[in-house]
Order: sequence, then structure tokens, then C-alpha cells
Amino acid sequence: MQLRVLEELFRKGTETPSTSQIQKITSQLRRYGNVEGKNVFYWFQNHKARERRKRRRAGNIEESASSSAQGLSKAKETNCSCGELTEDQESERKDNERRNMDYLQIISSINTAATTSSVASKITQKIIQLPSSSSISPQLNCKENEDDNEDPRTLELFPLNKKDDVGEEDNNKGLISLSESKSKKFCANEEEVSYHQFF
Amino acid sequence: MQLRVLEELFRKGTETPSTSQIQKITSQLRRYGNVEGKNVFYWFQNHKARERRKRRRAGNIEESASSSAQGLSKAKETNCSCGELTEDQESERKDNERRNMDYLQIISSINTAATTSSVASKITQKIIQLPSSSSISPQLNCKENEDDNEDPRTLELFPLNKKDDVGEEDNNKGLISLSESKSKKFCANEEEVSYHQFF
DNA sequence: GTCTTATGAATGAATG
DNA sequence: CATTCATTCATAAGAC
Repeated sequence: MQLRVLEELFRKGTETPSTSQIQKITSQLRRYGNVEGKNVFYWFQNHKARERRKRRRAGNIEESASSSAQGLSKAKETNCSCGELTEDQESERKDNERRNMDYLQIISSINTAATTSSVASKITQKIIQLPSSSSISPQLNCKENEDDNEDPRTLELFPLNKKDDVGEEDNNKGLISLSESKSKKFCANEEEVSYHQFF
Repeated sequence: MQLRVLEELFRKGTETPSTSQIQKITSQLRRYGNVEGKNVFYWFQNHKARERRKRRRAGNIEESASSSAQGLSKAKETNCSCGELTEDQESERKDNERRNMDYLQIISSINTAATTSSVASKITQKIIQLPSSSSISPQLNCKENEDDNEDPRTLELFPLNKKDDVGEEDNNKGLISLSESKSKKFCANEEEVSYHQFF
């Protein structure tokens, strides 16, 4: 039920409630159970982010494109066109089109390509990454090569779900919210990756 | 097969691919069947988490002792410390009843209400979040007890956290705190004040 | 038939 | 806002 209220609000344009709004919402929701302000806050944060991603259909039905996997010039225009950061950028990365690449090749190409992102956060936590060359395969279950294209056991691992998403009815959103055009100064943007737009 | 690719990548160090990596991987995997970016994303999330959890289950020499022949079945940390937690009545927060104001009303009231930033005391304002009174315990099992008016399905959407910590194997890394220096800087006035007042 | 496990999906909770 | 982690739900596949 609480969900209903929250969704309703969200739908109505309250995507990022201000603190006062959060307080109100919270107190209203408390009728249905105990809720703290932070719950509401997080809910909106997450919901907004995830909704937005969802909108960016996963797919990329791109297949025939071409281009070496490497390059990877990551040309995001995340520049400071300051004032507005429309993160909406979509990577139009054309992929290579070699169809029958062996999977090892696939792997290597992927590995070489990126890796550049979030390095920063890596250090704080994952310094201890296993040596990439780790030949340790704990229990590498050596599957006998069923080289036909599917692993029997995990077969068809991603069941096609194709839940259609709704459209936009987008927002003129909260007139209320912060806006406040913060002096962001120069956003000397780092290469900020917009995480999934997959959902 | 897709699994092979994914496992390979994972093994090679790609534990949490960035979006661009995910896209690449996805498009590569699509040769074998339809896959969406989110599938890949989820795969890595889950795989990583589960790998780690398994690993985590190592140092526990703990009491696996003789008694439990059952062995490793799910003892887990679900920690129903059920034993105690007497669930005091005082937390009788559920003054619910008759509070069935229609949720639409709630919504409208919230929408109309806010917007008033009342700048004055904003910055120092601190919400008096009362500590949820430790109320209800999550009782994992025995869910049937829903006499409550909650809708089973949407239910307690915000499960009260507050869980006591687990036992620690690697515990406190607290000692590192030395260089905090957050330099919060007084940016005076901003509306966007820390939402962290909720925490 | 039920129980158990593996795993995709989802989401709350942080942190930067 | 982006990213990440921890939990939890649902369900298919096997085991019993």
C-alpha cells in the first residue's frame, strides 16, 4: 500500500521530494507501518534512478555494425555544457561484426576495451583483486564440450523477458525541487559512466 | 555457452563491468541468443555476490561441531535470534485502524502542502526521527501471522533494519579513519542540504 | 509430492 | 545522481 502512495506521488511529478515533502510523506505513510524518513528518501532515489534506466531499453539491437572492439574511445560528450547535464547520452558504439568469433576472443576483446571506468572506487575496496592471470580455477567444472551453442545446464540462461515498458508521460516534474542551479563550477567531468540504462 | 563467456570474464577480473563493458558483452552474447543488458548486469551482480558469500563461508570454524549432523544446511546467518526479543507491546505503533484515509487524499495533501521551504530554520533543522522503537522483529519464518492490516503483497515494504551485526570475521577496519578531512565547506544556503538528516 | 538448490530479478541501503 | 552491496523473492531443475 505504501507503495501505491509512493508510486502515485512519483507519477504525479514528485521525483525528488524536498526534505519537507519527505517528512510529510513519511508521516502519512506511517499510518501503514513504521517508516522513517530515510526510507522514503531512498525510495525516491532508487525509484527515480531505476525508472530512468528502465527507459533506456536494454537491447541495442545493433549487430551488424562494425568496428574494432578496441578503440573504445569512449567519446562521451560529458562535457561541461554546463548548466545541464543531460546524461542521456547513449553509446552508439558500433560493435564489430565478426560473427563467429571464438569465445575466447570475445573475452579478450572485452577485456581490452574497457576497464577504465570506476577505477577510483576500486582502490578503496578491491585492491586485492585476484591476479588476472589467475589460473586458479577453484572448481572449474570442466564441462565436456558440448560445443553446440548452449550449455545444457544453464541453457538459455536468460529467459526472454520482454516486459514492455510504458512510455513517458514524462514529467514536467517537480517544480518544487531543488533546482537552485548550484554553482557547479566547471564540471570538469571525469569520465562518468552512466550505469545501466538497461532496465 | 554464454555462461562460459561470462565465467571467463569474471575469472579474468571483470567482476563488475561498467556500462560500456556490459554493452559489449551483451552484444557479443547475443550471438547465442537474445540477451539484454540487464541480464548481463544481473548476472555479474549475482555471481559476484554469491561467489563472495561462498568465500565468506570459509573461516568459520565455528561450532559446526559434532552436534549438527545436518551439516551446512542452511544454518546461515538468518539468525533468527528469535529466541528472545520479546517484542514488547510498547511498540504498538500500529495505531492504525480507521486510518483509512484514501491514499489519493494523502497524495494530494502532500503535494499541496510542501513547497514551502521555510528557509529560515532549514539548515539546522533536524528531524526527530524517533528510533523506530525496535519494534517488530522480522521473523522470517512463520509469516502467517499477518493479522495485521497489511497487504500481504506489498507489505512491509520497509523492513526495519537494525539488524545486529553478524559475527565478525573481518570486522572493524575502523582504524583507518585518519584522514577524513571532509572539508564540508560552508556553501551557505543551499537548499539542497544534506538529506542526511534522515540518517 | 515435497524439499533443496541454483539463479534471475528486484529493491533497500549506503557511499562518493 | 552513479555505483555498489546485501537480502530477499520466485521459480525451474533435481534430488529424495
